[in-house]
Amino acid sequence: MSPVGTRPRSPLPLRDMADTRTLLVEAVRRALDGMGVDASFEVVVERSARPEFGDWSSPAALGLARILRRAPAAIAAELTESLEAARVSRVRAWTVTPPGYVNAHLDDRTWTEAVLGSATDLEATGSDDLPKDAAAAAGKTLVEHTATNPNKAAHIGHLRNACIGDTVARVLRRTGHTVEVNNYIDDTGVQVADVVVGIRELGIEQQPGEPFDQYCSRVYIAVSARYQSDPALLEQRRAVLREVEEGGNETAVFVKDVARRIVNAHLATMRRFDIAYDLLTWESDIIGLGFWRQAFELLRESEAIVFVESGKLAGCWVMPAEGNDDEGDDDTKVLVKSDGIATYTAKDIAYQLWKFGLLGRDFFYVPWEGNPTLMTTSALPQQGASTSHFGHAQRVINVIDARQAYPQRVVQRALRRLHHKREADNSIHLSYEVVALTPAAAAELGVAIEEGRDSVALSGRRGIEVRADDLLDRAIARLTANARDAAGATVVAAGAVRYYLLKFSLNQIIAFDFDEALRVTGDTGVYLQYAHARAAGILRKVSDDGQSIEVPSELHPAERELLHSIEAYSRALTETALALSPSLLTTYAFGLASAFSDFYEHTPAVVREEDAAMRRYRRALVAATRATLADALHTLGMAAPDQV
RNA sequence: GGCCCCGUAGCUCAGUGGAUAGAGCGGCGGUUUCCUAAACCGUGCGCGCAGGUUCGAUUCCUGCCGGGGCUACCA
Repeated sequence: MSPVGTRPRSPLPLRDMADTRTLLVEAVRRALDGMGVDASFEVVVERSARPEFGDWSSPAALGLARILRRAPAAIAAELTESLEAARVSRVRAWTVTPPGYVNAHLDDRTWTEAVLGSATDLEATGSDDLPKDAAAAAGKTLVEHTATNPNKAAHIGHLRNACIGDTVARVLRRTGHTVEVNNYIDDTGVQVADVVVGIRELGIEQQPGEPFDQYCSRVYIAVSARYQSDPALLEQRRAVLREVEEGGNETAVFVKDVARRIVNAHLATMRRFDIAYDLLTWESDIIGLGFWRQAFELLRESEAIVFVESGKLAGCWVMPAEGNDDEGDDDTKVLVKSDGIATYTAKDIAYQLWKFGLLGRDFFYVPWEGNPTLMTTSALPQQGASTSHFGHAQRVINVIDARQAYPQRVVQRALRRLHHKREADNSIHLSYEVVALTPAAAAELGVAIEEGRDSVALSGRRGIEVRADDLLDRAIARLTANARDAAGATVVAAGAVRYYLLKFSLNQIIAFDFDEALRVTGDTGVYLQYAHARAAGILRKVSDDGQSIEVPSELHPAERELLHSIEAYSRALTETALALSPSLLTTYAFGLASAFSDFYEHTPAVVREEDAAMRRYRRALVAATRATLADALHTLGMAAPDQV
């Protein structure tokens, strides 16, 4: 591990990060002001399509042709003249290319000095160097992720959720946000009840050495199958759920204990991927502390929910469709079943109200199983103080797969009906698509593929899954052959799996394939970490002589691209934070690693550079790359090893 | 039926209202007296279809086609 890896992440020093693109946008803006162009005209500046055009180009003149009723080329010429007169820093020359692009050619010396300086700042950033942007003033963002049902081992679908949530939290923290991460434990739901029924009724024994979560997975599959042949068993499930809802009985204690042991297994699994939480929130505590009762009263008083007297929903409390029109029963959500038990969505509404501090109630909090950095909610006042820094968020991000879009809309609707419009608007369902198995992966698992389909959905209930721990173990095994040591293989393997699950767009279904997930070449986490190790290797061999850096007047094309990529980091980070989309950052990081590999292969070896000034400059370029890549890797939740 | 997502190269996927749409994998052919070859280089006429908006659309809008999901007194 790099020493940088152990340093706590601190926000970017945004005030000194004026990147070249921003300077150019401002310069073009000023020039257009002088030409009488309205301030509402959006100035676009982007990387030039081809190197011979320059470094940065703006199509502003194209869009202005119609507005100014002049030829684009003429506008571009005038714009260029104005820009030349303004003597924009870092720009060596302005050119125009048909049909009217204005191109900036950078002054390599001043531009490079600025980029290397920023990257050095990146490395030197201290924790007291707080950003001054609006993001930090926005208050706390609460991120809920993982929330795996506590009844089975975590599989790659759960791991995708956790990697997305953990990375989003890291990106937000890196860009100056205050973040609280919750992991919600649904310990009063059907799934955990199923396992309890199975343990009690099926007589399945835990094998010697078998992890508890894997044992429960077996029980879960078995009991699910048994329901088909023995529907009477479903009555057992109902009984368990009833007793859990009532609490204070032997079954409730047993369920809680099963959940506790599974949660520990999940925490251990996620820990292997460097995923951690601030707070475990238990559904049973939401019930036990009367959160739902309170939420129910609020909803009833504001008439957001109504009691159904007749029809197929007779005896239920429901939230009617938006706008109380005649959309039909389609959009009517049952919150309290006719047997008096609240649905999952109902409890989620209470939880969401708590997240914003709108419930007027709070949990009690205690450390989780002696863990000093992880807290858990509690319903028992004698165990802890009720005053806490948890909850009371200004923004809530729920990382939940796309299949739950509807219930998430219901939660938002509930906030609106309670006249919490701002909180409803700040309730973000960070939706992502599921992980499915390719035919090849299904075949490897011995799972039949349905006629006419090209993928198989994961199903813990049916045992169609790839366990997160198993995937990591396979990745470790794959990497151990080439790794320096076992610890190195573990770190790289975890990063590789994380990268694989993060690089897809959120609304893209991951077609999971073993060969693809375990590959160690090409667009993989291994490639990024290898690039970092190469850079670190150079820095080990070429020491910093402490003298000031002289940038050559002309750059090698590979150096130029590398500098552009380094400079783009700040923007990649802020855009990732804005879009809440980790794949933007993986794409960026791969681009940076590629640019460095290109530099490495196509320019002379830095360690053999004879000229001291040149060696100093090129070392600084490598150092800037390493610092930037390490920062990106850590923000993605990956290690930045100095050697692999 | 209604709502949501997807459709880009053989495969898996990026990408953007702007100039000649990219990467990885697979295939074929190369690179190692040189900082780690987990690397690099060469080899590719592909934005589902049809309209519309625009100076400019793969990107925005509408319709259609194909695939997936949601629409439970499950979570």
